[in-house]
Amino acid sequence: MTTRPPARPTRPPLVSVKITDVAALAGVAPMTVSRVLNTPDRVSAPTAARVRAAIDELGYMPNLIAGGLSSRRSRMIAAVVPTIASPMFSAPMQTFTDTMAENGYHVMLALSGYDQASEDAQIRAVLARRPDGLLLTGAVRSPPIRELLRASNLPVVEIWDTAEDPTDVLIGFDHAEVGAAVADFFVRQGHTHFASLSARDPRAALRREGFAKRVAHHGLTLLAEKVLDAPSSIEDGRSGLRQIVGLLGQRTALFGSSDLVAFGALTEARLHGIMVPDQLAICGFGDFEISRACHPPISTVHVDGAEIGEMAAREMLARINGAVTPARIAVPFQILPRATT
Amino acid sequence: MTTRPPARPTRPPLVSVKITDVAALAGVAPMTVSRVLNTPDRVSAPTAARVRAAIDELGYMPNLIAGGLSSRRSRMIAAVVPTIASPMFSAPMQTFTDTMAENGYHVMLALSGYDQASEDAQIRAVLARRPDGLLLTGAVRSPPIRELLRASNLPVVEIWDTAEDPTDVLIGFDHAEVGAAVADFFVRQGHTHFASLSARDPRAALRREGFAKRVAHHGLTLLAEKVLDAPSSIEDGRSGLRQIVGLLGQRTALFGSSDLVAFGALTEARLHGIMVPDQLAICGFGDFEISRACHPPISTVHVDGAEIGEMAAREMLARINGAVTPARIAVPFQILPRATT
DNA sequence: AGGGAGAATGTTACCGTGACCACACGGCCG
DNA sequence: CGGCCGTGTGGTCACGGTAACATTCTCCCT
Repeated sequence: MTTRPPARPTRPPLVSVKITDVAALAGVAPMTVSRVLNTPDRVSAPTAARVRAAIDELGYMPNLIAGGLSSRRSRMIAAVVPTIASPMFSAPMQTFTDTMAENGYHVMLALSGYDQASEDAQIRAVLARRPDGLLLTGAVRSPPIRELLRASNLPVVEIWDTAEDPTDVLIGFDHAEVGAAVADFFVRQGHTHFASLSARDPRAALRREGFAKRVAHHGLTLLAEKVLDAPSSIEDGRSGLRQIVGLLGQRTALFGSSDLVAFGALTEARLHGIMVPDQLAICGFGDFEISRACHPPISTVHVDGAEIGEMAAREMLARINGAVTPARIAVPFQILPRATT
Repeated sequence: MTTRPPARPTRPPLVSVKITDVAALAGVAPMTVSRVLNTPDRVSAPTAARVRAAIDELGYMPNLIAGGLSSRRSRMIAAVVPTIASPMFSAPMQTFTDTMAENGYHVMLALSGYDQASEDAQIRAVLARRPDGLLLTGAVRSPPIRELLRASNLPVVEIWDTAEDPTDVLIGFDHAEVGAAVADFFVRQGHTHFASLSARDPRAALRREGFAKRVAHHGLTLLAEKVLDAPSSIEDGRSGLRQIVGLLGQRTALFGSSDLVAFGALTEARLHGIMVPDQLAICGFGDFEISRACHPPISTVHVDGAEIGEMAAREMLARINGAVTPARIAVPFQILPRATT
C-alpha cells in the first residue's frame, strides 16, 4: 500500500542559506551559530548578538533534517490513530499536537483505520523517520511490533486503553469497567431490560462486553446487542435502533458506544413515537458536544479526550528528557445523568 | 511560543542496522541496496533477491532522515490547518493524509488556530523540516510568507478558498458566492426578512458578507447579524439564537456559518416554541453528518471536504512530480433543501 | 573482428548540521 | 608566580544515506 514515488531529479535547496553562510557573515565558526540556536547560554552575549544579526540579515532557516541526522534527534513525534474524523481521536490529537508544538516538537500523523495490519504497517513506516517518540491509540497488540518498540528504547505513549503490560506508558481506563458502570447506573434506576448499540472496534467491544456481563451478573435481561461499523456515526445509531426496535420491551435501557450513536438512537426513537426516557433510556459515551447541546441532552460517560492528549504530551516530554514516569496512568471516567435516563 | 527542548545526551540509534550492514551481508555495494529500495528496476533480479534476503534477515529499516538529507527530498508534506476539531478541516485532512500515505508521503500536522501570526509562525517552523510540499488552509495573506514560499519553488496547495492570485495551486470556491446563493435561495422561497449567525473566521465572514450584500441588493431586510467565536460550536449556535431571538420577525430566514451553528439554532428555536421552518427557516453550511441525520434534517450548503482533501493530494503529487497544473480549481457547492426551509 | 550502446554495479563526494575534543584566555588559589 | 579550572570558541569528523560519475561486461551491429 505504501508506494514509493517515482524517481525525480534533485530539487534545488528550499533556501540556499546555510549555517556556514551565517558563520562567515558573523565572523564565527559554524559551530558557534549552532550553539546560538541550540544552547544560547553557552555563547557570550556580544557573539550571540552578532550571530543573530547575521541570521536575520540572511533569512537563515535551520535545516532540521541535517540537524536531526547529526544529533540523532528529530524533534518530531509520530502519532498513529485510527481516524481524526471522530471527536474521540481528534480531541486528544488537537491538544497533544498543540502541547508538543509549544515545546518545539512537530507531530507526524499516520491514520491506521481500524485494521490491525494497517496499524502495524503504519508504525513500521513512521519509524523510518526516526521519531523521538510514538503516540499510539490503544495498547499495541502485535508481538513483533511490541518487541521492536521495546528494543528501540523509544518513548511510546499509548492512550485510550488499559493493559496489564503496556509497551511503555499507557494513559487510559478500563473500557469494560465503563460498560459495567453504565449497567449499574441503569440498574440503580430500576431498569431490568437492556440493549446495546456498539461500534466494531476493540475498545467499544470491551465496553459492550462489560455492560453485558454486568447485566447478566445482576440476573437481568439483555434484549438486543447490535454491532455497528467503526467509526460509527449518527446514521449508524439510527439504523441500529431501527433494527432492534422490534426487540425492545416496555421499558428498556440502551447503551450506545458513542454519543453519536446515542444521538442517532434518540432521534430515531422519537420518530418511532418511543418516549425517552420512560420507554427507552439512553446513555452514550464520550461526552461529545452533541450530547450536551442537543435537546433533550443525552446522559453519557464523560472522558476527557483533550485532557488525555495533554497528559500524553507531558508524559512524552518527560520520557524524552529522560524522566522515569509510571507505566500506567488511570484516567477517571464519570457518568453524567442528563435527560435521557 | 516554540521553545526548544533542553539539550540532552545523544540517543543510541533506533535500530543499529544500516545500509552498509545490509550491503556487506549481501555482498554488494551500499548503493546497490539503495537502488533495490528506491529504483528496483535498475537492479538485476538475482541481486535484488539477495539484497532483500539480507534486509529481511537483519531487519533493516531505512533511515529517511539520512536519505532526505542526501536526496533533498523528505517524502513528507506539512499541513497547516486551524484545527482538526471541526469536520470542516478534519474531513479533508483525513482524505489528504490517506491519499498521500498511499503514495509514500507522510503528513506533518501543524495547528494554527484562527490567528494570522500563529499561522505565519507555524509555516516558518515547518519549513525548517524541508517538506516536499505544503498544504495550507485558505490563501496565504501575509506578503513576506508568500514571497518566501514563491521563492522556494515549493509545491503549495491552498484549500477552502479562492483568491485572485494564489501562491501556487488553490482548490476551493468563493465564499461570498455561497452567501449570495443562500440569500437567493431564501428569496425564491418568498422570504423578506433575514438574519445570520456567523463564526469569527475569515471564510465565514465572507459568506456572511455575501449573504448580507445580496439581501441588500434585493432591497430586503437583514434583521440581525451575530458574530460567534471560531471554531463555532452547537452551543454557539444556541446562545447566538438566544441573543437575536428578540430581533426576529414573524417569518425570518437564518443563515448559519456551519451546520453545527445551524443545529444549535434549530434546537434553541424549538425550545422557544418557534416553528421551523414556518416562523424561522434555517440553512447551514458544510453538509456535516449532523444536518443530514438529525430531525428535522437541516437545509445546508453541500461542499465536499473529503473530496477537496483528495483533490489536494492529487494536485500535490502532480506538482511534486513536476507536472504543471492549473493555478485555481473551482469546487462546486450546492444548496440542499431539506426540512428547515 | 572492432567498436559502440546499454545494462549492472561500484566509487567518490558530498547533503548540512551537531558531538566531541582541543585550545586560548582570564581569574583565582596556594 | 605557576598551575588549575571554567568559559568561550574553533576544528574535525561522523551522522546514514544518495547523486553523479566511473567502470565492467555483454551483446549486437557493421
